[in-house]
Amino acid sequence: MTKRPADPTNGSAPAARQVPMRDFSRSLPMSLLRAREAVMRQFRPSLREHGLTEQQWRILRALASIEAAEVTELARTAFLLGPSLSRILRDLEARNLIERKTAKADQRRSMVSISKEGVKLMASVAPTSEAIYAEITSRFGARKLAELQEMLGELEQSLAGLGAGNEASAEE
Amino acid sequence: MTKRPADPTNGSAPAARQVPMRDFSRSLPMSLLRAREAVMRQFRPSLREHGLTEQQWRILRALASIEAAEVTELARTAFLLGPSLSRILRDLEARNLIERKTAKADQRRSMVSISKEGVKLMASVAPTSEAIYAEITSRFGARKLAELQEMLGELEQSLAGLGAGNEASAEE
DNA sequence: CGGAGATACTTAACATGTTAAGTGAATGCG
DNA sequence: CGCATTCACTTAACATGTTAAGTATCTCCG
Repeated sequence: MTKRPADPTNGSAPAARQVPMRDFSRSLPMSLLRAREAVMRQFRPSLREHGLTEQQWRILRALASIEAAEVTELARTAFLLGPSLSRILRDLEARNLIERKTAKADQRRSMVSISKEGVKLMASVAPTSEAIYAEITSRFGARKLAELQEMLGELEQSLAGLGAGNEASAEE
Repeated sequence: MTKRPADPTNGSAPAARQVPMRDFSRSLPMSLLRAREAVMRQFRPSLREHGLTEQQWRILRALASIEAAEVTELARTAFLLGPSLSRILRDLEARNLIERKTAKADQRRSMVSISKEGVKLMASVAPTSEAIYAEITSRFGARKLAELQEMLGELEQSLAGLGAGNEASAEE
């Protein structure tokens, strides 16, 4: 077992010496991926016991906090792409955890809300979930956690409107 | 439209008032997810133009830096689960971007290495990729970037060996 | 030597990520 | 009004994430 802790200086890696590139394992995307995985690993078992995936849980939480919402709004809140959300809502509806009804004013839109059962399920998961979050906060440090989230927000901000690319040129 | 900026006190939301929970959108997993997505959004178009997904690119980079590796080692380096890696290697091999040969000493293991074509493809992608990384570094700030990665690493460390749970008790 | 148990992968099955296309309902404009 | 556009979703298709099984090897101990 022993985990083998990343091995910094890597020693070897003789051939393929052309494109240096940052040590791959230290790239920003990898750092973010690993950090997130380390966090999620804590929550998944508990969610799983309640028959929920991470994304389903995100949707329930989002719905519990905004009462009812259109699909598009929900996608933005839960940070899911439309197609994923569409599938998940279909399943959650089949399990009676959410309810859906098309808006009268605009037949295209549908309002989604959490059901009584959904609320009940959330109530049964929330305590454990909160406890885990508290443990994480305690281990990492509340202050550092706040700082980290601050930086993550800034990173997001600094990249906003970059990938859009064709913001006002080339019409493809 | 108007975005509706999170709305702290949430005003409404009369029902479901039981479990407060942190404002969902500010949870650590969400912060990490959004930050990572903001970053990856920059790279995906370029990778896509070269017919590569994010994961395939991770594997090629990993292979380029370690010459040859067993599947398990590669999985650890590229931070992919075995099953994902298995599928991706099958595809990359079919595209002649990697090569595989079973180890003589242990028929179970197979050594994977990047092919000449693979190296060529990497060379064609790397410049753009590096340019994007440089732009991100410049926008966010090199120093802050280093700090952020430092914190992410610490977060990972502080959670290491927590999720393992049954470390030395309950045999399920 | 032989077979139980551990290893290193690979398959399978189901859920989501990601992009493109499809569908039905609103809108805008001539 | 008529119809091309735009909208809000949903489907489709392919790739990966995630957990559980399956397969061939290898190890080790009796």
